[in-house]
Amino acid sequence: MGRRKLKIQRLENLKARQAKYSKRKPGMIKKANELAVLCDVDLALLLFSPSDQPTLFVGQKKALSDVLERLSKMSFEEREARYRYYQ
Amino acid sequence: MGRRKLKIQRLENLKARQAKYSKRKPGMIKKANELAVLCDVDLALLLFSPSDQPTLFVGQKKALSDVLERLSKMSFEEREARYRYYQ
DNA sequence: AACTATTTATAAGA
DNA sequence: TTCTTATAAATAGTT
Repeated sequence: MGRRKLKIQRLENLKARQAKYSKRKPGMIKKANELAVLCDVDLALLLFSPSDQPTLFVGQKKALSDVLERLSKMSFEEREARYRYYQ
Repeated sequence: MGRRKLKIQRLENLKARQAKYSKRKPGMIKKANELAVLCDVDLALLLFSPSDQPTLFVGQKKALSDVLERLSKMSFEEREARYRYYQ
């Protein structure tokens, strides 16, 4: 969307990456919140900015610790077995 | 977006929640991938479906274990101190 | 941070 | 779940 179609590939300029991140991050978090609310699901979104500033968004249903512990308490083998991976 | 404006509130009907989840999940993952590629950032998206089926998407830059361990190895106090929370 | 032309996501329906 | 199409929403390029 936007004035032109954008190719989805790494922006080579650091400032361009930072600008793009600043534009898209709020949209991403908004989408995550909408999905969590509409579908009443657990969800966690962890982002590291181009300058490595972390942002964590967690859906409303559970406390932060519930979702994260669900993840962190699984062994690597359990995650391999239970999750579907994209990319 | 869509034929009408949708209120962002919990869909009371389970099948409606499942259908909505099925429609929005691919869009969510696509957005996450685009952000990861364009901005060359680490990112993890963990979703639990209305029937609790987990899905994990992790950006390209790091191995899965890198991102997850960065998260899971932090103590609660460290996370409190380092992250900004939304909602 | 704000402006819009345009692309993209998706609501409703089949 | 998958397809279609009208429409709402996100955002690219620019200032």
